[in-house]
Amino acid sequence: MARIVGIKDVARQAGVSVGTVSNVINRPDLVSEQTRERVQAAIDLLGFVRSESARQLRAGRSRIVAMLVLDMTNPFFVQVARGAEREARAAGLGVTLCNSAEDPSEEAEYLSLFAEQRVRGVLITPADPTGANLAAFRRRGIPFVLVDRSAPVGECCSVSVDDVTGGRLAADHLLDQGHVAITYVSGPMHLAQCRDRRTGALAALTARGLPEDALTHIETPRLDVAAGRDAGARLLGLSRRPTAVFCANDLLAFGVLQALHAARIAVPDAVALVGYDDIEFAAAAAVPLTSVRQPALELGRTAATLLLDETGDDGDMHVHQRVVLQPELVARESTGHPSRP
Amino acid sequence: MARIVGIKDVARQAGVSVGTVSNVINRPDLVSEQTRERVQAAIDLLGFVRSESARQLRAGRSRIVAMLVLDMTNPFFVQVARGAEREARAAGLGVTLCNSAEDPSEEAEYLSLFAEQRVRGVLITPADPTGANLAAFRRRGIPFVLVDRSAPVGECCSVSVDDVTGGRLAADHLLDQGHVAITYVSGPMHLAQCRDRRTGALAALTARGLPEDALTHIETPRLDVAAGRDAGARLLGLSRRPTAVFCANDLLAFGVLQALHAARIAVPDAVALVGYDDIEFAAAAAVPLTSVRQPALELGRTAATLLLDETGDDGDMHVHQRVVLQPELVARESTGHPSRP
DNA sequence: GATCGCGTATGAATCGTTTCAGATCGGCAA
DNA sequence: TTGCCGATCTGAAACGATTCATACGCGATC
Repeated sequence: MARIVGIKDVARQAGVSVGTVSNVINRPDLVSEQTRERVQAAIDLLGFVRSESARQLRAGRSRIVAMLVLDMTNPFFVQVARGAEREARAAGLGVTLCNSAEDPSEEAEYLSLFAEQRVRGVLITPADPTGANLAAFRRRGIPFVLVDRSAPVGECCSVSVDDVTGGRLAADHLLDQGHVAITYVSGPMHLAQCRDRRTGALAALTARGLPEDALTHIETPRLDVAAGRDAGARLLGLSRRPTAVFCANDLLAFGVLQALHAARIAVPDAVALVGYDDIEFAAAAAVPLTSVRQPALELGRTAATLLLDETGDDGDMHVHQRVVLQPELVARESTGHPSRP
Repeated sequence: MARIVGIKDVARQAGVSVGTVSNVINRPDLVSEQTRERVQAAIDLLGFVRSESARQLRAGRSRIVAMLVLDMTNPFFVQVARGAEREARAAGLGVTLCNSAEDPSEEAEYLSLFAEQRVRGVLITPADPTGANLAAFRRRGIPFVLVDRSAPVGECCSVSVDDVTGGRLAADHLLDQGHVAITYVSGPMHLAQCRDRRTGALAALTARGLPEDALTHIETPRLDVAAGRDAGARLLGLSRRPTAVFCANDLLAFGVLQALHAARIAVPDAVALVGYDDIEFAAAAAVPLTSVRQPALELGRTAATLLLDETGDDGDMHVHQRVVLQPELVARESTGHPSRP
């Protein structure tokens, strides 16, 4: 007996041709009601499930968009992915979420996987500092949208949040509390996010006539909690311990917070702390964390919309766009503010 | 000009047959070195990328396993997924992570999607209380493994953590602190996790001669932070406010913690709190959270291993297994213990 | 009565691989 | 010389759906 039932089996069972079965499935209005019912009965009886790979082969492209993020364990990216998924699924497309883990070679591997799958498009937060991965991918002819990163106009679409402004918001907030020096704990500086946030912080300092070296800098190899703990330890070892710390994301801030806590250093009394992303857990942190909120859902939603426009039926009309969203500071106890959950 | 290059174009360019090109790609040892180089050159020149859907069509099944979890925004499940992915990728398979969001109809939709994709297998934490979704899926003949849920022996593989023990650990810990009554904040009771953890807690109480009604119960519709906040508000409205609270997961506990904090109720002095899962953020919570740790990575890893065994070349030798891992209590400040990050 | 149009149904061609039975060829043994 | 072998390569037949030109009835129209 035939292990898996195909459209042919259904056709035989219903006493019609394969073309008719296909029509019942895809354009039921072309088929008489009587036939439609008979075919449907055969489908149910045999438990027929159409083969997606056969459809794709015929169609030449798949109905999924791929999303490649820097860190799947960071709730911020999960939120971005949710926004994108919601939008894509509304348009009848699926989304697969993949994790480059900030590793350019993982990124390259995933990108060639996407090419083999003939995905409809890619949403990507690039991990490769050289841009070589994306340059190679561009030749594949698959549209992609840069997420949380801005692109040179005309090359491709991008949606980002204004990281310079975000950095400035964070620093301004700390300076408003009377601090005159800030330590910036960043992830790898080849990530544009980390660079831009520093630029913004620096601008805030110099705008108030403070010297550039009022901003000290600790760079970590990764943007996660463990790296934050290490950075916290390094902070404690500095000859002049900072009174204000700005972290490039909330995960780092959590790590720093844990290190400070372990050393019995009070936050915010001895050290004020600002994070970035305002993930859901920021409000529940050991000391509720002041953070720069990014509109994560909207980031994902917008990215998906741009991709859909480019890959849609009237995609030839598409013009690459560069969308920049604005961040917002949420003050909480880690900088001496009354808590706001 | 041909938009996308196929194996035929490569064959023409290299002056060989399509079969040879295929051999160069899949069984290079069957091809002379000279030919291999010529074909490789043609591949590089034309930028050929093989079509995954065509391969799949021919092979009859795909090389990906699907994972369907209750809540993608819960770091616990992300961790489980990472464990599974690591294992699957080592075996040359891809993993797609999908989110049923505890919604049975979403679950059903994803399952039929998986059937259409002819995925190699499915790792699932079921959301459907009736089991109808899985029963229907079983007919598709695609192997699946239950994750974080145990199955009747022989029906399918399952990997779970002993939730009864987990519930007992949590309750025992609270009772050890001198509490004589506990409130259990659970998600939907149709989830086995929530039921079993309650059973364990109850067992701990009765083992000490406490009456069954020493365990009060608040049920929430979802296992997330927002539901936890609501539960916290309900806690505060109780005529006799509990002194010990056990939450079915850390997200709920965070929500409860926020509600208590907003009402200026001290944890652990006025209320002791235990969570479940021990996600990374538990240690960084407003008050570092005592929690029942589940071996999340191993859960995912083991589930993937079982699936690989069932779908592997010698899959006919496969015997369904029921693996049960053991949880572990991690005491922190939310129950009056010195912090352990 | 021939023609046209419309609603339906047909089935062959097609998508891009993989696979496999067979062709080719040089060399080696009988 | 003939037959056989192994190494290498070929080309056609799947895989399972979609699509499209075509055919078939059948009533309406001229």
